[in-house]
Amino acid sequence: MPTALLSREEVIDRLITVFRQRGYTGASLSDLSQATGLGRSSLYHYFPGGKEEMLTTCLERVGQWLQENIVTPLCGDGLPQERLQTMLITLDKFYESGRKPCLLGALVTGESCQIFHQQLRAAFLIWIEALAVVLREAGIPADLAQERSEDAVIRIQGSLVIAAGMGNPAPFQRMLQQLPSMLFAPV
Amino acid sequence: MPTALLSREEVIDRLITVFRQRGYTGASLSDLSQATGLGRSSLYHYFPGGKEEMLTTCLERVGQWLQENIVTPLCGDGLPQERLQTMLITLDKFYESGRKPCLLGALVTGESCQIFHQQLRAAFLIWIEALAVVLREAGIPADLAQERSEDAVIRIQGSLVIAAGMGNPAPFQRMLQQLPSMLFAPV
DNA sequence: GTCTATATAGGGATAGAC
DNA sequence: GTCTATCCCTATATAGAC
Repeated sequence: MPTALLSREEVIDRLITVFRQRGYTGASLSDLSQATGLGRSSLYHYFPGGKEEMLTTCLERVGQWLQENIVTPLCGDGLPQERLQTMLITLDKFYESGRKPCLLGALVTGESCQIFHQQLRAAFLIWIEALAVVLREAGIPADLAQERSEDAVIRIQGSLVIAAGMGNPAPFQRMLQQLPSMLFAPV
Repeated sequence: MPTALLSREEVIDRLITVFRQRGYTGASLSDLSQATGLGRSSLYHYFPGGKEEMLTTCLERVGQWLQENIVTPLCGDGLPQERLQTMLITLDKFYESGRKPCLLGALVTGESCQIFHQQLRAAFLIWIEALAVVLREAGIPADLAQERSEDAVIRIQGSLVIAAGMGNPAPFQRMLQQLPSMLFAPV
């Protein structure tokens, strides 16, 4: 954004912050405007498709983030256990140890689930598959690796739900600690 | 409601259907009116506090439902394994094998998380504790029983998130199948 | 109790000046 | 690119007739 107050990336990051906290319906243009410091007209200048295009763009960015911060490290070099550990540290930071919600989780309710179905599904698939790669490389049979990877994402999302609902981040933190032994358990 | 078209209980059940699918912000009075067949004025007649009172009432009903359909069976007679099985069958039916969302999960996003915090927290606590009772009676140490019970609810919620996000109920069904062995696993 | 009508606010979105 | 002003719609909520 030319004014150089905020880069386009940072604007999108701030939009994400609003959407993950309030969901699609719950995020008003006023919220979005306030969070970015951009007036309504400016928002429409950058996102002519309005709120829907804003969230679509946010989800594209999330896909990119997943690729860089989850997929690439998981599929990189090093011991499988170490690669997983890297992901857990990234998640712990990103979700602020269970105090911040997940954008994907915030969108599975209501109309957003249908509108953004493709992108939601794609994001979950990419995440699960990246985990499955690591597990297979650790010698776990493909079908079991698939199940465990899906389970891991289930637990991450579920613990964020419980942490938010209970007003206590502990369940998320405990889950993170237990993930390695659960994923790499002897067959 | 006197007209005898719908009992108060059935009205509340229909409100719940809307709230669990759309969330608090996403559920409009038009939606609520249409789902119940009651005009706006009638809704306000029964729930003078408006939408907030409607959802509060729905959450009270959920608490009651939990007590009757989860807590009581879990704390009743019979083998622990059989009691758990009863709950799983109830859940499978209630969530339509992963095709229908959970009201609690739909409320952890946005303002509803704060407004209804007390009731959300209470519902999760009751659920977890009921499971812990069964596990302790099955001879599992109290602290481990607590962890596993929390894990079970985490997995239920998480699998509903993934099922909705992927447009595929299979993760929920698989999770239900695996819950017994996970909960009653040897210490 | 339920209806029609309406008050009032906020939503998303756009137009046009600058 | 950003501003002010505004359009139109829907939202929640209420008033008062029936």
